[in-house]
Amino acid sequence: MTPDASAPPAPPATARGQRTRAALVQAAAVVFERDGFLDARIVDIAVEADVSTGTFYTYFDSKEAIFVEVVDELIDELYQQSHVGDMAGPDPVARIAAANRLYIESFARHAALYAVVVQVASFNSDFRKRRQASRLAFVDRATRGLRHLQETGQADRTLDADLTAAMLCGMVENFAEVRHLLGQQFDDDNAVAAMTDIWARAIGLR
Amino acid sequence: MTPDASAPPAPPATARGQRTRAALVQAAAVVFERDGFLDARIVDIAVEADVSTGTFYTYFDSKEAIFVEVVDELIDELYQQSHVGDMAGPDPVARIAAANRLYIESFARHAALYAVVVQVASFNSDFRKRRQASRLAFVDRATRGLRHLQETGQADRTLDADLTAAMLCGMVENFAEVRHLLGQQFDDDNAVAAMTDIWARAIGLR
Amino acid sequence: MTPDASAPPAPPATARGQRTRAALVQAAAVVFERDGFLDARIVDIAVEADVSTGTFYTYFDSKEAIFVEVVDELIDELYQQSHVGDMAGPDPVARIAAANRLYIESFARHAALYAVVVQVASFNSDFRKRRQASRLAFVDRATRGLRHLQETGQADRTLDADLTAAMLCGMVENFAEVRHLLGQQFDDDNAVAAMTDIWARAIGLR
Amino acid sequence: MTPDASAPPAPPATARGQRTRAALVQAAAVVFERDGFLDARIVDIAVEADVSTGTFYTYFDSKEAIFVEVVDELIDELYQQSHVGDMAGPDPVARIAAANRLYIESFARHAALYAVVVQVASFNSDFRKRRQASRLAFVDRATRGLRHLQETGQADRTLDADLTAAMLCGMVENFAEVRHLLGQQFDDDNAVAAMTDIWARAIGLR
DNA sequence: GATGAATGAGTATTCATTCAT
DNA sequence: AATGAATGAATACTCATTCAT
Repeated sequence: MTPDASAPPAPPATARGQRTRAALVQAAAVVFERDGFLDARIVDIAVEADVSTGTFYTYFDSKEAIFVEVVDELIDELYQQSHVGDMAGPDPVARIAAANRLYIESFARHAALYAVVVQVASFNSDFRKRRQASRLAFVDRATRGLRHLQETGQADRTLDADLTAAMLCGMVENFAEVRHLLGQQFDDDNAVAAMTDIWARAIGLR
Repeated sequence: MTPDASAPPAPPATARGQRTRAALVQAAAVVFERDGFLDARIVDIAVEADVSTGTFYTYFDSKEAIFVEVVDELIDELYQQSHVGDMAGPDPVARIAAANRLYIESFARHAALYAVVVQVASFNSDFRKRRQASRLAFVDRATRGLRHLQETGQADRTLDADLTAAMLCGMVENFAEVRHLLGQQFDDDNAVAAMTDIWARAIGLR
Repeated sequence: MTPDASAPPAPPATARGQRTRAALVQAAAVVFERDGFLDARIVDIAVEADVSTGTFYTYFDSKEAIFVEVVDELIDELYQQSHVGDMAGPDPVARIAAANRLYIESFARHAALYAVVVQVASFNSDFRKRRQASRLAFVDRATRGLRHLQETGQADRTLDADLTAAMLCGMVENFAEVRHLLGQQFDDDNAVAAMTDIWARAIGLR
Repeated sequence: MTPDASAPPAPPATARGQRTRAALVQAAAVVFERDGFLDARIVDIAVEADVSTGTFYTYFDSKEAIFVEVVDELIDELYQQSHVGDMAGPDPVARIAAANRLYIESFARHAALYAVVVQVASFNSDFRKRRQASRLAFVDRATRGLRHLQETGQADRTLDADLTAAMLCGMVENFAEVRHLLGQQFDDDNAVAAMTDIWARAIGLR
């Protein structure tokens, strides 16, 4: 009946508690984005949320614990924002181009925070797994798209859809990282055109 | 006339000093690979090199300073080891496949240390630049290869060689990182085949 | 809007904090007096105040920062204690003698700590300025006294009051330092008589 | 027959050794004057003398040991340079003025190094004694001068020559220190005039 | 005598976390 | 729930001194 000594803090029971917790997550995003994970201090997050440091531990066990929530929100947004809907029309090349553009634009918006995810993944295996899981969601979506084109005879049926999607997604992901995390200058329109062209040729479109 | 107050330590004047310095660099590689950058302590490096901590500072100003040397050796090896020589024959597809295989094999051998480079690049802009410079060397080599194929009529002359090479290199690099840093399981033979196929189609080989 | 990154710690918000801070200043005076500035360690001050070393940094940025407070208290006391009030009567010579005696007695009481001020002033220009400012307060007081005697026709009106006061104060200060910091033996009664005699003759009393 | 384990190094037997030793003392003066005692490092002195650090210990046991020599040279120079010779003529006031002027000018020339003496005296009792001994030499000279004036009926015979000389010398010394170590601005001509006037009045000249 | 590499003791400082109020 | 004061472990770096060559 006694709870685990190391159990995470219970979710807030009151509306006031919920507000404080949300303020902390929001503040953490600001601080992590500004300072990175290593330089972010608990007290900075507390100050940004306008609460005392003690209050932080009412809701989170550690810096990692609050970072999980920040990252989950980020990953979710990235995934949602890069979804190609019906607006893009039926043309496969146009849809691929739109997907690439959306991904890169979304990545650009969240680059500062994504850099922190990369940082934490570099020394914390939990976040490495989390990052990998997030990647797979993109690859799965691309795989489904590719299979659909294969089934409808638009893409080369001899291709290994899993591997091909993984490779092409990796190309796009790598571009986004080099562009926005390493800071290499590119003309984004040309870049999207080039990666889309490669993608289309690779899957034998038409 | 007075040298910089913060000038790096002078290179060793004696053979004994040169041996000690080399032992430190060697030891640092072992410790960084084992513990990562953040968890590596100066004293660990000194112990591994069988010298006192004070001796470390006879040759290096900081952990970053010795890491530079470790990284430069690593980057150089990666570049050299992934060079496709004459042994690969004249067939472009075979040469591309060989290049990809060599790169991935070399990456695999140095993955643990390369992970540390990624880690440090995530919070240190000097190493970010260094990492980016190393990437560009690969892309340049690929660009030269592609231009050659274009000039000899084997590859599509309408392609932007710079952008295309950047994208395809990014694909390979991303694969290597996902495979060896994030730990996703792949069958390497199939993977090399898939990325080579994409590469060949993308540049319109034949 | 963000405060200085290197802003000094905020003053304590609670009574408990105020008690702790005051205990640290008190402990610092003891330790500085006992060990001098250079040999005083933060941990000694913390132990003397019965708190952990971390707590020291809750209230002060450095050994210098807490020394400022110790010195300011000391300087204030020295100045207050050497003030000649109405008790000394109206006779100028008696008043000068009283002032000199009070100064030297007060200096004697605080000699150990004053020695530390001299020490710190010898390598820290901030404290050098602070020491000099404290001196000027004494000289100013003496200058006002001398001017008053000049205006009432008791002292030679042709004297440069500023310079003369500076010189005579310097004589007294030097005596106190030689006596209590360098340790030369003097009969204090004779010494006070001698310096008072010089002072009186110098300003042409009567 | 075996020498004391802690005996100071023997004086150099060869001319080469004498040159090296002298170069070290000369270099030490430069470094102490530039950096102060605390910030002066043995290696700095060795570099300035153009020898290796090991060589330093061929001639001196410690930083203090070499500082002794630097200080002794300094004190000697100060004393010699402030000697009033026959050039000053027979007039007592003129001779006192000349002595004060010479002292202050000499002090000004050596102020930077003298500041280091004060610094070291603040934490090392050996140098405190040395400093005090140097002071006494000046006071003795002044005492002899005063006694001579008393014996020739030029100065008040009722004065305690020792005490009076100590006080007046202290006044001059204090002025020099405030002027050149604490950095207070003075017009030196007026200052010398003022202190000479005080001196003359104090001993009842004429 | 000279060299310069090697030594290693010694301490300020940070900050995640706890806990009394 | 909130506060904010208190804790204390953990580590980089300096430099006087030694000593093998």
